[in-house]
Amino acid sequence: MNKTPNFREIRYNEKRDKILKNAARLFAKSGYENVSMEKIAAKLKLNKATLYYYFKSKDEIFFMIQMQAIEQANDALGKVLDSNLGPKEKLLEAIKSHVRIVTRDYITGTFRQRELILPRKLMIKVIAARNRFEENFKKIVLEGVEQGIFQEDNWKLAVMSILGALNAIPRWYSPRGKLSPENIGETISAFVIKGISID
Amino acid sequence: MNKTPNFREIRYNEKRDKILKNAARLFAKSGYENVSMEKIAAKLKLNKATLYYYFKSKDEIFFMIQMQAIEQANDALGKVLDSNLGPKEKLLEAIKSHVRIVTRDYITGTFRQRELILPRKLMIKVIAARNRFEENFKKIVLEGVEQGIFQEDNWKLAVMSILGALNAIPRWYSPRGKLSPENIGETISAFVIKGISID
Amino acid sequence: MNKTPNFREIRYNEKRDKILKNAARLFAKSGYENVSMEKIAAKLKLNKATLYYYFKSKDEIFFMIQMQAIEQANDALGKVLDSNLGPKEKLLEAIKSHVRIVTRDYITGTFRQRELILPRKLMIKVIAARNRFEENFKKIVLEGVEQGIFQEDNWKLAVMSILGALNAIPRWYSPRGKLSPENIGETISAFVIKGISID
Amino acid sequence: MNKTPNFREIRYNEKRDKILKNAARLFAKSGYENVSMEKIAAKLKLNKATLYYYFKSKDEIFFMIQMQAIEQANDALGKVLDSNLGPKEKLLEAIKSHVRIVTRDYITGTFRQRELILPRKLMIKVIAARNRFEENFKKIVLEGVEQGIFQEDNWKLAVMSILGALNAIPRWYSPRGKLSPENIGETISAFVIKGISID
DNA sequence: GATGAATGAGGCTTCATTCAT
DNA sequence: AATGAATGAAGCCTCATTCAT
Repeated sequence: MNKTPNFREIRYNEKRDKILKNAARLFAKSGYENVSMEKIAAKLKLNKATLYYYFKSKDEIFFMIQMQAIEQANDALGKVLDSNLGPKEKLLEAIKSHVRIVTRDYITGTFRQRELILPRKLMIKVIAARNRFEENFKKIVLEGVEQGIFQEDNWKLAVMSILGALNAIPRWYSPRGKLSPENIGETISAFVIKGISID
Repeated sequence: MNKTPNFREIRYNEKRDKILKNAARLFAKSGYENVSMEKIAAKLKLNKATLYYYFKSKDEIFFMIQMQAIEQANDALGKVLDSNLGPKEKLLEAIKSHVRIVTRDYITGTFRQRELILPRKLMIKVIAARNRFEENFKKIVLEGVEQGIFQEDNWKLAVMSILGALNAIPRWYSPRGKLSPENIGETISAFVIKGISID
Repeated sequence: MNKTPNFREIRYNEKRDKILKNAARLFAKSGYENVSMEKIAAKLKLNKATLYYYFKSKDEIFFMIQMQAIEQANDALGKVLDSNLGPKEKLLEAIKSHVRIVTRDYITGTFRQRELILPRKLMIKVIAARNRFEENFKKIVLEGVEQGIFQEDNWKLAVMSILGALNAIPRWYSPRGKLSPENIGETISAFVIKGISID
Repeated sequence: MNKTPNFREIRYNEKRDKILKNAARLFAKSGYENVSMEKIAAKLKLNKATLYYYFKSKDEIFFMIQMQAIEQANDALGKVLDSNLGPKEKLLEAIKSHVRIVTRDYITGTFRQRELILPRKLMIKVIAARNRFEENFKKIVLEGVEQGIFQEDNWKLAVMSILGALNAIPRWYSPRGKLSPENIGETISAFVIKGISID
């Protein structure tokens, strides 16, 4: 019934998001293990203990960050998948939208295999979400394969390579560089599509 | 006559290598911060303190691993670069040899940006070595560009993407999978070369 | 209204002082290097880690102890210096007050050259404070020299010897001995003043 | 019978002495606990383990250093005590010879209460030797007291103060300073004798 | 809602010492 | 006579987490 969240809840959720975003930035810069709860709290001018009012544990914070990022990627991918575009256009859009996500500072560095650290239960969820993402990405390429547009041989390996290239972007990308995320996405798409197309 | 000192030195170096290889495997599996000196020692059935007879610190162990891996890659790349092959063949060989290195279990996981952890002095060396590697890789592609074989536009971005794809291999590669490092290298080469060639 | 935060601060400072006093006693008895954080914590029935809530490091604890002791001595000396007494009376008072400080159990053993251990930055501060103390002590004697009451020759060496004798007191002093700090101070003063006076 | 030590023994003893002297210098500079066996060995270009060929333990090294220093002081004092000099001259000589010992670099820092560290058995010996020294020193002053030359009141406290002053010399003495050990001894003697004499 | 205080666990490192050679 | 290799013990410190207020 009570669908409109009350003031308290809104405030609470806003604060949670704020914590997540800041923690994400720190994790991205220094790595999960090198960011203490103390540091996160300091960045937010909060007391360390306060973080535990909003999150059960450091793990949970990390988990949330991972999930948010993957889900954003998934959502974007879902829209592309549901569109009427042809395989090449879909792939272009998928790559562009993923580059956009991956170059956001508070997400940078998230798409690595760091979920290892998490307690099994959470880890499974992260992996599941990431697999969903990869499956969707594969679907796009598969459509192209089935329509005789993309090469059939080892197309899965192609997908893994594409994702590898995209997830590596944060390692060299700089928001102050010459290339915008838009440019990057388009350029990589061009290479990729040429690389896997028939002809 | 004087065989003993030599013998000693050999033994010493063998042990050092053994420690490095084992530590590398552990780091690859769990991440630097999640592998304690205790664990490394346990794996080698050594006392924790013994590790400090062979290495000054945990940092130094990590540094050595990084450097060894990068230098191996550099050596392999150097040979390709010096060969008489044409650009496409060189790129093929470069990719194949890098895949070979990157799929070795005790190197797995090394080509990430984990050097952040290191004390500045060591970090600089690692970064320098990695830059040397990337420069050499770029040279190969540049030759192709200059000979009108590879596309000129954004060829550096292409190189970064190739390296991203290659360094991501350890994340999904399994020695028990269908694809051998050889296969993987050849397949990726094919995509890549098609993707960046003119025509 | 706002009494609580003040209360908290008081509590905090009291605890800090309590830790310092206890640590000082231990250091005095066994020497800095032979007192572990564990031992300090045990004496206070605290967890080792709690010490780090109040102090950044063992160094800092030692530094604080040193500084407190020297500053107390400096304060006492300052009052003497500012008084209207003649040189002999000033010297008497200076010695008496320093003996009083030096015979306190929780200060015992502090006026040695143990600041060597400290990180340079802290060491400099301790040395500066101690120099200030010595300079003030010298001023007292110098006044006497200038008024033709104390001998001029090597008066600085005389001061170093006096301080040497005073700072050595903790090595043989026992609160259960026949001599009170008061007695000791007066007696040493008598010797000293006779020793350095003209006539 | 075999009183002339053979070559082996001579060599052995020379090396022992060399180790002691070097260790003493290091201890004097940095304090017992801050000098590792490693460091001592390094200074002598020996292997750490070799030290254990010459000494049972680090404790023993320290013990020997302490004993040597105290015994040297005792020997010098003994000669003064046995001489035909009057009390004032004896005290002068005693002080001068002690200053000479105390300003030797490899002894510096030895006459502090650092014997605390030693195992009880060794500690007792050091304390006994030092007590012997102090007793002899007291005898000199006592002679003066009995002959009506030095003040009777609290003469023991006077002795402790003198020793305090003398043992503190290493804390401020520099071989490159203006005052030679000879000067220092004479000057302090003058103050002291004036201070404790009757008249 | 928020936080000061406290703690158990664990990590890196140093060190005196031993022992086989 | 000397040393390379190894180790147990201990030390300093950090951290995620808890809990009373």
